[in-house]
Amino acid sequence: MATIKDVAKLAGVSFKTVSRVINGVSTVDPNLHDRVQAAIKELDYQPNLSARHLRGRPTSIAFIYDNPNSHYIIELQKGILEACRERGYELVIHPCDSAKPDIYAELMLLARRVNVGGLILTPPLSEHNALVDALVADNMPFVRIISGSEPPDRLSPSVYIDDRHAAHEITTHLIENGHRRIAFLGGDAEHRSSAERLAGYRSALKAKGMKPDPDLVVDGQYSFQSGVDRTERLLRMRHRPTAIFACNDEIAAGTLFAARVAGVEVPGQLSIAGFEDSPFSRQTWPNMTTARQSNIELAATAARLLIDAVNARHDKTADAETPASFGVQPTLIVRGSTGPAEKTVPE
Amino acid sequence: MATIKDVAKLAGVSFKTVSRVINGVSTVDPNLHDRVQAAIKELDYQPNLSARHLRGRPTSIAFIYDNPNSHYIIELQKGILEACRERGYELVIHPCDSAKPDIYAELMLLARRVNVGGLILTPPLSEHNALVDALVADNMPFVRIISGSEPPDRLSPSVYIDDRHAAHEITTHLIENGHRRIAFLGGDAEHRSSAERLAGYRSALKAKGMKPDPDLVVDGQYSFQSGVDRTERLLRMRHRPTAIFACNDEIAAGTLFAARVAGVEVPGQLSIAGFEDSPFSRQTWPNMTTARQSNIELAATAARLLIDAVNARHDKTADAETPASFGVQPTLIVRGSTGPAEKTVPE
DNA sequence: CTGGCAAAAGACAACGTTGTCTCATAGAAT
DNA sequence: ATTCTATGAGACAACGTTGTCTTTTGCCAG
Repeated sequence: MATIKDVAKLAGVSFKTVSRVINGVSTVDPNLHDRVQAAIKELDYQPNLSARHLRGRPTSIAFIYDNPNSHYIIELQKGILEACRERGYELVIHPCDSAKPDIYAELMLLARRVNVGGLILTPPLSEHNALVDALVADNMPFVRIISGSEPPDRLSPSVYIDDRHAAHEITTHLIENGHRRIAFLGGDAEHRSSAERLAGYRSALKAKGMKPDPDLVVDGQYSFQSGVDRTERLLRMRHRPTAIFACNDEIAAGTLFAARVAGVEVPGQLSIAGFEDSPFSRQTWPNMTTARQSNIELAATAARLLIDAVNARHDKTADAETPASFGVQPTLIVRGSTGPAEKTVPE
Repeated sequence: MATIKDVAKLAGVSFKTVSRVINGVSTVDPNLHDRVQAAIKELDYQPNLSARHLRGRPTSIAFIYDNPNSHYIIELQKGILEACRERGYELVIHPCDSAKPDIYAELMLLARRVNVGGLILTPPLSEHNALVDALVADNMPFVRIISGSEPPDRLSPSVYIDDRHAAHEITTHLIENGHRRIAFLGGDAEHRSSAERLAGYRSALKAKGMKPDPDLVVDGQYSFQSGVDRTERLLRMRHRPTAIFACNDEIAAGTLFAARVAGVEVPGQLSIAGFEDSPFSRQTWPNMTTARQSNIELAATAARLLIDAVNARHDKTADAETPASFGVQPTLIVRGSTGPAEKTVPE
């Protein structure tokens, strides 16, 4: 492995000058600068992160997750890694149990651990207010991936997903297909996404001059089984829904399954929409109407925000105080699981 | 963060003595040893990995994966992390594309990167012979997670999963339920697990004096869709199978789905068995008969093997030359998707 | 009582960086 | 031509460890 001194020797300068070039310090003669760059390229030199960190610079960020949705986590991980490679950071992954009482202590311990310059928090941890406040108070850099239709506050940068808007679109799609009795199957209460999607569902009904029927909004979990159970109950209603908007694809898969078991045609007698564009939505027949957000892109954005903040803080750059936030709009994907409402179903 | 010198000051010894205690060098007075241990505990001291690495010791291992099965990957990751924490190592994760022609160069680059003491390879990369040979030739420590009924060779330690035996058990379970026409749905050819499971299927038939029917063994992919497609074909046969052994749960979920679509009762008219005990197997109704291996334990074992080998190599311990391998036996889990063969079906 | 010796503990350098201080050089002002 | 200043580049220390070498200590044999 080439070191900074090898590069210096090849370029015919002192190793300190190489350091200056690498760190973008302006006081280097353009001539020397080019020679150094060439030498770096020739030797395929990469700074030793350990040495760099030893001298004070953070060299990694941590990805904190507590989520049974493996597909989601793997995608986020991929995006974060992408950003880390771009910026020359390492990634520390930290699965944990958000229900643990000492989760805050656990994160602080992790953060104080060598190298870790900041945290990327995912739901439900990212929506845990006490934790977020404590991190802010401790001056710990972090970026949250959260559900919301606008930037949450000024104190911490976030990547926020406009679940509300997408849910509005999905619901509107169902309404425009003639559905009037549309059920909503919520997810776990500690995930803000569930409340946001519900808000979108309600706003779409309202926009079309429809009144939400409280019997059609059913709380539950982000799980297959929860989808099955709730759908069974809904299908037993006297005046049953002609469409079900499930809060994510896993619930929707359960809904589809229950419909099949009950002998209800999809989408003929029942339209089903999910959310997430997870593999579930493509492993059902008919394929599921859903909303897609690019988790990979989103996570990469979050990681870039964090790394830039960490760098800025270390370099004491001016903009260290102005964390930005980014909003993401999921897009509606119409597939076979939704269709026109049966004309025969009475209003 | 406490350093080795803080510990030394508290214990009233030189910092070098603390180093000796930490690294288990024998030449320390038991009396001082205890004092140092107490000081370490009091300050909650943990050695700085960057500094340690800078001085030559590897401080991390890499987890290499290329597998669309997120659930599987997350579980392995969890187990590996567990072992890393035990042993004070960091984990570098490296998703990649095994089809890329320069995958070997990519891994060598990764390995040469700071800190990485060795690799954990998972299928299908771990079963890529040319790659394995190249790593051995390059004297790169690695542990493979592979499918096999015995340790593969002496040159590299492995954790091998006895898929063959488990497949034998599943098939036997089906035979003992009276099934005579049992189909086998294979997985991707580059995964040895598929061939191993087929071998177990065949040996079970043989043990019961049955001849395998080539029409009932169908190649394909480890995917839901592949399960659907192949099952549709099987169910259209004149003399169709009464049981289907799918090479993993995802295929099995597709099989179950296709059976439902075709109006075939499960397990009444068709028994279905999967493999893996993935969430798929619990998100179907009836729940799926399958085989379970503890991926978390298995990955932790692999990581421990690797870290011990890396440590031994660095410390030039005698047993650096004798990598061990571990075998794992998946266990049969009988659930509702399998049952007695219909008596009316002619042999 | 002293010399020799093993065992235990300390001193010091080194790993590859970056921050700070100092030095050299060139150009401008006198 | 000489001094001053700005600018670029080198010297050196430091980060927290571990490896090597040296010193100290305590013990035993002569």
